[in-house]
Amino acid sequence: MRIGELAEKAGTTTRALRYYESLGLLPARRTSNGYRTYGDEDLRLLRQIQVLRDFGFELEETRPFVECLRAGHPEGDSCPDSLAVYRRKVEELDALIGQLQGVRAQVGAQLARAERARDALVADAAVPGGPEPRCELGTERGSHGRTA
Amino acid sequence: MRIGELAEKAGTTTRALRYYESLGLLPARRTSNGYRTYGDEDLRLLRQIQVLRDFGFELEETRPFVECLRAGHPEGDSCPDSLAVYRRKVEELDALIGQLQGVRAQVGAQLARAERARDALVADAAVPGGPEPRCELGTERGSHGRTA
DNA sequence: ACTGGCCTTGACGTCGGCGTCAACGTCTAC
DNA sequence: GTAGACGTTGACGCCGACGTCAAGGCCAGT
Repeated sequence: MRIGELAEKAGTTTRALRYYESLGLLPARRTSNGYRTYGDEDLRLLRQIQVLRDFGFELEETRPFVECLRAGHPEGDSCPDSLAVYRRKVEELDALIGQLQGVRAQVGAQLARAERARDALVADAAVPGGPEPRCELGTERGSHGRTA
Repeated sequence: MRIGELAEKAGTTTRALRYYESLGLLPARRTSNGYRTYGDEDLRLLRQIQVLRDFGFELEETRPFVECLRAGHPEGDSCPDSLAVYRRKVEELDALIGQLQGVRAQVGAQLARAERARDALVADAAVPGGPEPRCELGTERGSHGRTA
């Protein structure tokens, strides 16, 4: 299988595959004319990379998994290094989620506050004498009732 | 106030301030010798930028807030454009948090599965005859007890 | 006069993960 | 033999928010 075919099977581009090879992540054998050649095994490695990248792993973080597979283990996460990456990632995710939830709460609060302030101003504008005038200190005569 | 002083007061760098100016986000007046000059008002604008950036806003997203302040409004979020950014950001955050929680669950599940698989293998290794050997089919004589 | 500390503009470097040429080689089909 | 579809390496571009020089101007203190 050549690079174009592998890329198509995996739903990626030849550029990505060449990039992975430049990182030593997915090395390829070569035919006599210099073309890269891949086997089904390489497709497995590539899929492992893609799954983790879809999770948001950096390419370097997928390396232990790929090397684990290349070492002949049944799964990419059958090795201690892979498990360590999993654990680190879970911690990172928990920290990040917590942080984002904090930000979310703060932004939500700011939004609510700003909207209340705006509504107060709008209400003021609707009642030209100010918001809910309590008592009339002006001239005795004139409108004694509130506006509607 | 010159650029170094403003940077120090706000806990940032002159480089960042010049960058903001290049974006038109925080323009500065100039003295006769070409030095940038800032007032307390600029410090307010800068603090507004920093608060939002700490929230993870991109610089461009802080622009409505800064322009709102420069327009004389009491708060950076006293303008409709700012509120729109808030709302968009809340949506983004909710979506992102949800996505990360999904990833977190999947990675956590993979980790748990991989650890179970590993423990099973370790258990197998500890019991050379296989995991919990049901019946001895080997030679009749010899060690009849388990290892320790 | 000279040192040292501030300021100026300009321009390149960083990080990750590729996209997008350019210029060229290889193989198949007609 | 020639077009067209593949392949190759090399190199620059992109995104955002600056960091980090480099080369020089301005100003205060001694």
